[in-house]
Amino acid sequence: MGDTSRKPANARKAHWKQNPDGVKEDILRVATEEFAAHGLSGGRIDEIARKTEASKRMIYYYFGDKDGLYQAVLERVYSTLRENEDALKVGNLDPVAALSRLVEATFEAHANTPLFIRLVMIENIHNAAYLRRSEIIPGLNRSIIDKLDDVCTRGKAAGLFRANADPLELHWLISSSSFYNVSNKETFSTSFGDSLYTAQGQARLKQRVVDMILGLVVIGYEPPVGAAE
Amino acid sequence: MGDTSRKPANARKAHWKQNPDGVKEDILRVATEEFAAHGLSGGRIDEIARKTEASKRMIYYYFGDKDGLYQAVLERVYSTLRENEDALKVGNLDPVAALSRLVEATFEAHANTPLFIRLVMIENIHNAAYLRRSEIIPGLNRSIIDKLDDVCTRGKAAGLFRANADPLELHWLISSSSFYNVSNKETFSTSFGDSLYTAQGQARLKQRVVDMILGLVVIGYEPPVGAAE
DNA sequence: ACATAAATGTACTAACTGGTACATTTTGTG
DNA sequence: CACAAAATGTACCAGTTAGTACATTTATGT
Repeated sequence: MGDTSRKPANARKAHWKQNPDGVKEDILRVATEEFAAHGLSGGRIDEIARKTEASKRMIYYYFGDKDGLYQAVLERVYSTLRENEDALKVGNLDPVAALSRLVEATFEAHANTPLFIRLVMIENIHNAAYLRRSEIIPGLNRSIIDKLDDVCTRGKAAGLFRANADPLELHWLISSSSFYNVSNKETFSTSFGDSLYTAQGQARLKQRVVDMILGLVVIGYEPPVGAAE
Repeated sequence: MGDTSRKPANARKAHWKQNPDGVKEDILRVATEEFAAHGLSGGRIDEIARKTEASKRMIYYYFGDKDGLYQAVLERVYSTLRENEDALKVGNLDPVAALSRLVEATFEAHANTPLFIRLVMIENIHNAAYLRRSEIIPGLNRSIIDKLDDVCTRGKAAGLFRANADPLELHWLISSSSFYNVSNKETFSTSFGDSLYTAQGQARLKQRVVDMILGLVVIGYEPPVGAAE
């Protein structure tokens, strides 16, 4: 343990500065990737320890056990997603444009957060046991429903939307396609080719989902005639 | 072993009759439940051995290793599903009724095969690595596309369907809602309540999906006015 | 019947993996 | 500065789990 004459390879931790929040965040970042890639049972604590700046010891120090770490990862990604949803503003658009925008934004948001999608898939495999146990998550996803509710109210008041348009149903319908688009990409491509997963294919699919939702909600909606196909 | 004076508790295997196919099938049945419940990494060979009539020894004898067993499970459920799809006949219905029936049947088929859904979810977590490796699965899912293609052709010929209706896109759109309905039931219910997962909720959702698809494809389609809601 | 192959039972092991014991360093406080 | 508390490093362990070695029983072809 005396003075090492040779160059200290691990110089960055020669004399370390404590930074609990940074350590926690770094662990969560690595753990998110690990669990998203391999699931809860497939994720390896040793692997997370290897990839993080911290050590295995610190994982247990801050998160207790593997389940605790997974739960923290889950709550973190859900919270991040809420922030993204909150950032979307469509109150200034007319109802049809607002709904169209909400669908597009949801479709794109899912496509841009594959780690979140994978964690939700994994959580569903566990029958949402950890999500249910969470104290911060219930009521977290209120924002998107409120937005849809506002748009529906305005659309109905303007005589543009069908009377049976329901915010929760709409959210489910929009989410289903947006989620499946990411979650089942690999099996779908394997079975049916990847023509829907090229850039053009994705653009077409997004437009189809918009057309479907608007066709369901907007009275007399006529989808735009697709350009060259 | 000599004559046991006491009642043979394990009478069924006192002198066993060989039945390789039955043994294989029994192992696959148990393994399907195990992997569907806990995933590939979470599934336990010892647990499968415990629940099957056969033994751990036989699992390795017939399937080589854990991956081989998982692969066999996957191919088996995909094959079973193909048979179900083949059984559905809509050639005698007019295009609109046929499409409507295909959507309903797909929605119901997904709802009735939760084990299959879970295995596909798990396979997607593995980036479809085992599905890709399979020699029997590619081209297996041709049947449903052919049916949609036939319906689209007939619908367009009759001037009822839009010209840009595409069988593969339609299959994707129909599957997305049908799959998500099962795959994400737990997380969705946890976040937004289970009103969409009551019997009435499910019936409404199915009707909405039908309306969406028909609205997208059928020229001038008007959804039926919902009853008391 | 007899030889050979297929099918099965039992007991075991080597490696992996989540988790911990114990010592040490840093930081905050009076 | 002394002392407690928070944060971290190192080495280790006990339980689990996929997989196997070896012996045995049943079926099959001639």
